[in-house]
Amino acid sequence: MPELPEVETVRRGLAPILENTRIAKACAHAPKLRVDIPKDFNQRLSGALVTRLTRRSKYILMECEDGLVAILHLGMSGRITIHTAGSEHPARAKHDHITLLTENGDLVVFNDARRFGLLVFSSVSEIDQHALIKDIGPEPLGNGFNSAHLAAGLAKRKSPIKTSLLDQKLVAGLGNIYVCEALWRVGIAPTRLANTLSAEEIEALVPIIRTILEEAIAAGGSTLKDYAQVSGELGYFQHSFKAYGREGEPCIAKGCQATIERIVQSNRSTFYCPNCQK
DNA sequence: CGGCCAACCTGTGCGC
DNA sequence: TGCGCACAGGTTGGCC
Repeated sequence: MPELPEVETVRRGLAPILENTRIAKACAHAPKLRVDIPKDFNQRLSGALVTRLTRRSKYILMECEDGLVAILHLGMSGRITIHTAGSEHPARAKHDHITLLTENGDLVVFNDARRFGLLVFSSVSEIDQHALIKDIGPEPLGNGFNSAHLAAGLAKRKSPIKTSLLDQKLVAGLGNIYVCEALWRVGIAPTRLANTLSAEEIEALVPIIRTILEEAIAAGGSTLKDYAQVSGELGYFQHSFKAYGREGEPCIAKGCQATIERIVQSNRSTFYCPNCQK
């Protein structure tokens, strides 16, 4: 789930709870996720004033007044749940690894069954040079992501376009689902080698990637409106994908009679329409 | 360096 | 009901 739109949805859900708010008590309950949680996690965040929540690619950055930045990644199975002040705060559940209790009495819980997520510290001044951040490509919704950048990046790649778009150095934030969706919508076969795409195809791909991500963020936003009334769980909203997960089902493109197929590329499933995507 | 694979973990769903 | 296997939205270290 957590590709750029889901991470952005989580960030937007957390922002009103955490920004300009002091953390009363921070607790890390697991020694490590993908990497070690800082030993001084509880000490450094308990009492800290959160000034901003931002996002870079699939990382959520929690900035504190003293310049500390907590870098959070949800991995494959990471979830954030908010239990607002006044609601019952449940006992810690299996795989609840990190909890933040705010001065207002809101409780933020990070749960990650597979522990592919991570939380590490950096600082405002060093964040851009942090090993996890520095090589990431442009944000797909920003000006740095354009057909010139994409064309230059694809020209030197001999791997399939599907695999190339998953490379975070080329463009930030795309994952398996939205790459499949973008290639379906633009009509490009996932197996095409990156350096064989025409200028026109690249030109078409850029706005399609943007649109798909923006639509997904909007869909997440629409579920955010009532998250507090429902479950408090952020980031796992219902989606109707056009290609992803639809193996054996009919392609829904107008006039297309073909069936969505699944192949494996670089050990990841790819879903595509063999008729629409050339 | 580019490209590919295995590995990191646990949970779920399916066929038998 | 239980067992074994395939597979899951991400990233990276190691190997050609």
